[in-house]
Amino acid sequence: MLALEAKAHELAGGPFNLGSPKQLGEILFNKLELPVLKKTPKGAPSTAEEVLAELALDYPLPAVLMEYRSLSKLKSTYTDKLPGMIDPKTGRVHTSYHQAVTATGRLSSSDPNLQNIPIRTEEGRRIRQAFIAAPGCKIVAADYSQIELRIMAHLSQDPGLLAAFAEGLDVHSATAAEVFAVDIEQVSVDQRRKAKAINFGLIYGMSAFGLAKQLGIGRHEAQQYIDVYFARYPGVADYMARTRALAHEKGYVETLKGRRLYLPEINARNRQRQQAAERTAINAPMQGTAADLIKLAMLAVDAWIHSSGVDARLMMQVHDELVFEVADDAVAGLSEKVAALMSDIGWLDVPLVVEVGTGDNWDEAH
DNA sequence: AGGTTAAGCGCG
DNA sequence: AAAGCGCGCTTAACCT
Repeated sequence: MLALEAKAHELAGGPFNLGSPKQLGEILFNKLELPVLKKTPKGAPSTAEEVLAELALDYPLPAVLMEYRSLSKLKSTYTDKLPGMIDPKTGRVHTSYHQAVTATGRLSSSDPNLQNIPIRTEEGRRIRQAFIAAPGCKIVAADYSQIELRIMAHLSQDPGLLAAFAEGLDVHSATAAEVFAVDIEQVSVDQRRKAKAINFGLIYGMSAFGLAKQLGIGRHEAQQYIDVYFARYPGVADYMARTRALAHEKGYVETLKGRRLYLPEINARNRQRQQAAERTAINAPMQGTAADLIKLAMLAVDAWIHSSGVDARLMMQVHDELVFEVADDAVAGLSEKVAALMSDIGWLDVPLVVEVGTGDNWDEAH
């Protein structure tokens, strides 16, 4: 990190505090005269990762800043902090879970937040590797595969999507095959990447503009993808329209188990606020149903652990994942039983697939 | 000294 | 003009 800081100072033509938005903006946009690609809500030139990535194509400093940022995030939030949060009585870090915080019914986690431990980068995974099991035990992680898309299939009752899951297909590949009109075996890496962005975008209520930005393509092309998607999966198109209409009519949306989210701005005069409420209306039933489902799974798993007397403890919940500490000789039995209990929270018209992994640490268990 | 806001970024 | 949902944490900058 020191070397990166020195490199940044050299490229900037003088020392500055890399963590200071004010100083950084001064150097990037005044001194070096890099183009302002995006502004913050308050009007200052944005130095967000997405902007730096774009600028890095033409200038040397942004790439250095990006690497420095990612490393300092890991150091300040996890590497420096977590060891100091070990409880001297237990020798472990203990999070607090909050059951009545989120709008959708998810849990949240704080002090420390153990629901955002790094996993996406190699350096980040080294932090996850520090979460280890007691001697004689293993970590077992069980996560639902594509839970929100499965819920979308159930709620929309779209025949194509239901069939894709019933047949056990890779859903992003199946989507790509439909949208790009190719055999599923012929789907390219790039087509699958695009289909994945479409699928996630649908869950979030994303527009053609957002999809275009995400994929780095034109707005018209993005709109074509969406049009073709809805033509191939008309049940999904209907479901989205019905959900919006119901939200406007009732002023709330519900999960499959009846958890409500009220949307006070769904009929706001301000079009922007109204559209934001519509995106929430699309997302909340899917995110919230997933939350309902894993909570029921947690109850079932807890009941079994206590009634069976198995040497295992449920340690963490990360939205679609349960993490256990399990005695070595109980790992096989617990893995099988947990997968069954989680899969059998079955009120969906699609199979629930659970992926279970084991290891000496949390990273290995994935 | 201590609290709040803005920007940014870690995760699902 | 905005344009992708849900969280919590850190630092800098600003405020009382």
